[in-house]
Amino acid sequence: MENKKIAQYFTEIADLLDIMGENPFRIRSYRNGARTVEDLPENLAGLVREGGDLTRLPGIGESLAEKIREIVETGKLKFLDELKKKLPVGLPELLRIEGIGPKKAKLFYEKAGVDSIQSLEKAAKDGRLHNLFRMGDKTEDNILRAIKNYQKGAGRFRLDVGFTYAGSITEYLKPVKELKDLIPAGSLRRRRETIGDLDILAICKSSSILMNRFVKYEDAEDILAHGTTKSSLRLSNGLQVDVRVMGAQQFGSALLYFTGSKSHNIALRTRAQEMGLKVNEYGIFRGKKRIAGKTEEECYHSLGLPWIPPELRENRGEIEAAAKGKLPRLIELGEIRGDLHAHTRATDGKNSIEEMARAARKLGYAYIAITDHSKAVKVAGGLDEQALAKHLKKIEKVNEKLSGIRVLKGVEVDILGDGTMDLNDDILKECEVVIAAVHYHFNLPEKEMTKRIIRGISNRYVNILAHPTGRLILEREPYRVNLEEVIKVAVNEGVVLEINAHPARLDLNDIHSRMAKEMGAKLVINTDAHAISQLGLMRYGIFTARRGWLEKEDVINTNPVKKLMGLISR
DNA sequence: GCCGTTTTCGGCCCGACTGTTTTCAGTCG
Repeated sequence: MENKKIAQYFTEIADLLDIMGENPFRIRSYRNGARTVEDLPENLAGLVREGGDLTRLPGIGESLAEKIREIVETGKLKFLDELKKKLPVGLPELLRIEGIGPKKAKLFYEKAGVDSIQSLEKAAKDGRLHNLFRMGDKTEDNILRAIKNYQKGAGRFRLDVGFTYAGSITEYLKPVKELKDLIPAGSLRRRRETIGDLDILAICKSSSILMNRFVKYEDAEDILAHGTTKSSLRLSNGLQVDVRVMGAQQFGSALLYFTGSKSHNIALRTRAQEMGLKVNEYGIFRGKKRIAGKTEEECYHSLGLPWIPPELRENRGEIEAAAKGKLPRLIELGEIRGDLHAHTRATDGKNSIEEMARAARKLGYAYIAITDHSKAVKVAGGLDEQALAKHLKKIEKVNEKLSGIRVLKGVEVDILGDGTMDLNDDILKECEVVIAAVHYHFNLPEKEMTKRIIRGISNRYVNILAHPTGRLILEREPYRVNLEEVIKVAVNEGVVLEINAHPARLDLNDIHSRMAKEMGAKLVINTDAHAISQLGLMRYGIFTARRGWLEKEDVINTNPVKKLMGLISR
């Protein structure tokens, strides 16, 4: 039983209780529980089997713990089944429609017989909604539009895509003379791997001028809200963009508010309450008196906390750590000394060894490992033993020719279906950096996949396990593997785990990176560059590492080459 | 339903915008 599934059960319960008009705090407990479960790096099923104390997880009390046990042990949940009997199965989905919450869903169900999105659409078209309580023609229009948008399924966008859109919109708004500052906040500022929408904070004297320009943005398909300080658009690709205008005096509290996450903010506000304070986007208040708000630092200090980096603001223990003075000193891009995963024209890369090396030197790196594919990766023209031997010679030559950069001889060798290596040990031992990776046979059962990878990294010449879960963000699910087991072996064998920096991979992800660190693993951040331009993707790997609470010491390619070689040797 | 360095009971974050109707409930982030 996957954690995700358990989280879904809790969300479903919350939705149903919501529509039934239950106690909102009880509903929130289920939503909080769902989030805790989904964020959890280790498998709950395992925890249940080991008899672990589930109530130690934040937001999980006796009741939810018991339900988790029931789901793990029986695959079902009686409580949820009972709830489902009371309402039509299609009803909770209505909550996914923009502008429809539990109250309207219930109203439509009771007064217009709506029990699914299809029947909602029909009711709106037939004009059966506008005679209901506080509903007019406009409501019906909005619902029909929102259904269309939902069916288009905009969903989430990759972080790099988010940066591109944020850039275009800030460029577009810049000509407004009164504009002082424009900062993309929200999940983009927290560097989440995907963003659901774009939140932009504007510091501007005349809010209406800015708002009026914003809603005329050419790619806007829909104006969702147009107020004096806050407006929202939906772009043609479905991405929602919110702009909030504030004054310079509120900059800190506004940025805090608009960066989120929502649950981080709720936790901060709860803490404030306990201190007799109130937090909103305009500042921090004791009674009517405003005691902070100009900078984020000031806001955190007023709550007895040091400034917390945006990447940590997920309510995953950062507030408690901050209160104890135990925040990590997060790794920074400038601390990276080299890249240990790069391809060349020898296989599917676009540049030569020398071009890659020069580009790495230009970035200020001390080293780069050239790690082309092995023969199993046919589409990339992977190298066999002989071809690799020749390739290694070429790498040596470039290394001799260039000064100021060490070019390391490497390979990205495939872990075959049975866990053996795609190349023999004789050639692997000639390499200074051996990266092992899975590129085929993703569909193995979890046990087999785990065994396969463990067998792969148990080869004494393997130094790094690349993109350990194989996922492609928004495209391909991770393969089924027990990462805890793999990490345990990696720690024992001295194999380094990769954070692949490509914005489509970010693999390990933030949560697993943190788990790996806590289990004592060493990590490396690599770009997997297939062209010199891609060496610059390193920053995405840094974002993920920071979200995983990693420090310089956790990441081996922050070291000079000599120490690095010592760290990867087995 | 969860939680507690005041609390095992009594709280539970906070404000903007919309559509509708004259004062606000619902939704959203």
